[in-house]
Amino acid sequence: MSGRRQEILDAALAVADEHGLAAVTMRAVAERVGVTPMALYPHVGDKDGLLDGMLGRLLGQLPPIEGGEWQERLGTLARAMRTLAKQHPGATSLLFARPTVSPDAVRVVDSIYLALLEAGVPADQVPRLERLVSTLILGYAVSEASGRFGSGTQNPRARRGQLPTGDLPGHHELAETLDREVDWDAEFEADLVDLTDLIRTYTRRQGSAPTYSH
Amino acid sequence: MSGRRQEILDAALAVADEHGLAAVTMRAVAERVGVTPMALYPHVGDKDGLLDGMLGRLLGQLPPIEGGEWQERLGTLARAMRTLAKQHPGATSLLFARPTVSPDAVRVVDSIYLALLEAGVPADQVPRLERLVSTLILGYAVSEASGRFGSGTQNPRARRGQLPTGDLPGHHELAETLDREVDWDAEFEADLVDLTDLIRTYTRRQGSAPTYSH
DNA sequence: CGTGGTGATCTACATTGTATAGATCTACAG
DNA sequence: CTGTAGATCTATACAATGTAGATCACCACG
Repeated sequence: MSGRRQEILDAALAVADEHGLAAVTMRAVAERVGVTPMALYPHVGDKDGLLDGMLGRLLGQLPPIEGGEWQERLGTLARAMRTLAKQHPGATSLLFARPTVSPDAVRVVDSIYLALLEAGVPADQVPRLERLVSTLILGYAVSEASGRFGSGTQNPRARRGQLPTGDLPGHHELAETLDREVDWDAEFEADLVDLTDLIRTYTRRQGSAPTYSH
Repeated sequence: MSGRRQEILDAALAVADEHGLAAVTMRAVAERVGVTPMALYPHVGDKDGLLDGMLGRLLGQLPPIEGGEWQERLGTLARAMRTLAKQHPGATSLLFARPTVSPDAVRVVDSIYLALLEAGVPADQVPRLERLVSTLILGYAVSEASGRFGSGTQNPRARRGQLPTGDLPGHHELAETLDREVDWDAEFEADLVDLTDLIRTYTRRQGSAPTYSH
């Protein structure tokens, strides 16, 4: 059943890829499917259902990650997510917009659980570290996709020009570094290394949780 | 000038807080200000301008962070951001939705730069670690605000029920841990500890101002 | 031949953002 | 006081959107 549903969701993703998320209207998606707008409703519920479905379909495109050490699996997953975000930037921005509990999302969470367990992280730290890891990976992907890192739209010099130099001592101190252009692939890899190092921190403290104060 | 603009943006934030971001319509905001919808346009440009303005106003409410060690300043900033996200969950979800380069946002970035520099992070690593830190903090705040962590809406048991148990070995292994309810404040503090530990990894103990060549 | 029932369609409507044009207020020069 | 320029708000209108409600086309099975 519901090969039609996937057809609809793929059409919606295509519209988002080509003309941006704002162009994803019931009418536009319907026209792409070759059908009347009202015909979508039995399959996706309503507009929000359509967006949720798009997100689910997106996560469903993550390849299954298996084999190899846990670091490798985590890295593969993270890179796949980032690639997906690059392919579907519009849909990616939905990731932080609504709570998604699709089966595919749960499967991804589970694979991160497994990686952390295999790394030797004590069970009571695994859920937290999963949220930390996924938040960072998704946040990075969305930031790139949504332009939050401001890669193309505005160069650092212009950004600095927005405020008097005296108010931005950090930017001033880092002037030369900030003027270099960023190798985003390398940055992502470096972040992954930091992440795995962070995880490895927990591999020796079997069973005992660190004490937090707040 | 433009005390009116701030009045409009505050009205928009109030509408978002009370009835959700979707309820932020030109008409609703205008009515709250006591004015006609079209009267907003000279002040905010258009709807997107209104949303950007809301985000700017939000970040502008971050208290200035000064004094103390860099860890303390980072922690204060992160907690303030999280508190703000709790107060304005609707507007918070805008953080990853559009590229914001408001003066207030740049000021926040600068204060993180300063903290990292003071921590002794080499200059060529500072921008990357700033993005890592801010992505994690904002991502966490938005995840809580948008319900991505699924705290209230669906308990872990129900989530696990979505797929056959055999397909979720990680969830199965962590069953008891997952059934406990999460102390989000403590989790956030633990993440901050992990973050500062990660930053300390890059600390230069020789303490001399490095000279960069490239 | 019906006879369901599963989809798609057609029409209609309230709500949204906003273009356009006109009205009203403020401040000051004569 | 009078008039005038500029800024600000209002009134009206319109196209686009999501979606309710009723109707209709098909198609397997008795």
